[in-house]
Amino acid sequence: MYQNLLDHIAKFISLDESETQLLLATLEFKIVKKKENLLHAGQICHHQYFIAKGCCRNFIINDKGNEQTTQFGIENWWLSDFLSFHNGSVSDFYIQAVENSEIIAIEKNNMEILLAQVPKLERYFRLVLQKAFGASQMRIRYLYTQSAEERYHFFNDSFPEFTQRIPQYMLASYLDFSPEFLSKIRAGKV
Amino acid sequence: MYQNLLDHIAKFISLDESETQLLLATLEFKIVKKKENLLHAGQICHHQYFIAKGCCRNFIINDKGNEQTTQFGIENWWLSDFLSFHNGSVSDFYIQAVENSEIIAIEKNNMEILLAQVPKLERYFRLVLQKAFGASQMRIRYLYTQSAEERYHFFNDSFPEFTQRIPQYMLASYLDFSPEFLSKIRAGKV
DNA sequence: CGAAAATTTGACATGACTCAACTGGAGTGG
DNA sequence: CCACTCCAGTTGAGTCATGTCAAATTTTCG
Repeated sequence: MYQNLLDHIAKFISLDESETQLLLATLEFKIVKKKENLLHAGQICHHQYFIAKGCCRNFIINDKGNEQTTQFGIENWWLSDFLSFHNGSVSDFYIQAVENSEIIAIEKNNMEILLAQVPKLERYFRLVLQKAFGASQMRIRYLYTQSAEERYHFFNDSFPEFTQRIPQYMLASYLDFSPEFLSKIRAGKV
Repeated sequence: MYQNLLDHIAKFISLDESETQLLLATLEFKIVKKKENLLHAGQICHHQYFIAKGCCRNFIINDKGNEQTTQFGIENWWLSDFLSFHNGSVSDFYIQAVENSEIIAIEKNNMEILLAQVPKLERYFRLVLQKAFGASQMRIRYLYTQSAEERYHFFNDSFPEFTQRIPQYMLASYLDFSPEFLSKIRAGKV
């Protein structure tokens, strides 16, 4: 149940038996169905979510009432609204299952207690965030320098299997253009 | 010289005298002149840079040969190419002083040694990254939902003093539109 | 003071959006 | 298991936000 996470942690630090037990006692396992929300806009985000299996996304509802996907997560990624989590502010984000998924959640207060007991885990989370923030810098870089069509082809070439897993309208909003436009790119009509 | 950073760290964790000494022995102090680079595209980013005084930015050179600012940092912010730093890949970014600045740099290998000696600092860096990543999520969110004009007014209202400190062409590229367009927004001609 | 850099302005061009209509496929209930 | 619905995807026409380019003007700084 928690093995994927333990494996992921083991890539960065090693925990002994008692540390692992403390960790496991803190985690919550959750099965979520496709379209089910882990976080709803208007709530405070109290958790970080590790995707053990499946696929989830962050999105907001924009002024026109459309869903705007800002982030995808698949196996071995952490998703959260880190600003809301960090300072307890109300979130504008939804976190939603794109597929039926298995989630490992950690609650903020429990996480703090755990980190006090097992300080090594600070390192794990630091390294995970360092990598995620680096990826976010690249993401912004590509949003800035590529045209809509280039972004599609780049994404498609980089994650060919993933493109198959998600509906086009989610991908279009993630790549920051309209679903109609994605349809035209695919048809070669642009 | 290092006081700003010590104050910043003290907001998150407390260090005793010997820990502080180990930290100070690891840091490098740097004065950089306006336009001087801390990192040059094509290099590997071996440092994280804390801005003690002044203002710096990350930028890349795009296909058309124009500078594209992807991030600003002022007092009490850390700048780096975190992906290059994390996995030793070659960076596409420049990190450059926008004003004459005072920088505290920490080198990756030395940082690892320090973190082994003073594990508490893992927590400091984790919290800094958590906040930075949260800010990055908001940034992406606004890039997605606001028009060019809205982005300008929002930025201006959020950081009125800061707008005065930086040239318009840098702000335009940061907000992802052309300098001419920024000029027209300011003139009310749009 | 002079040269180089930054900003402004206007004319024109275009990438991507909107809207509306149509098509196709997946899920559901009778 | 068929028929119906509904949601996702497609297509085309028209529009608009923002870009490009070039020239004029202002500011900065050595």
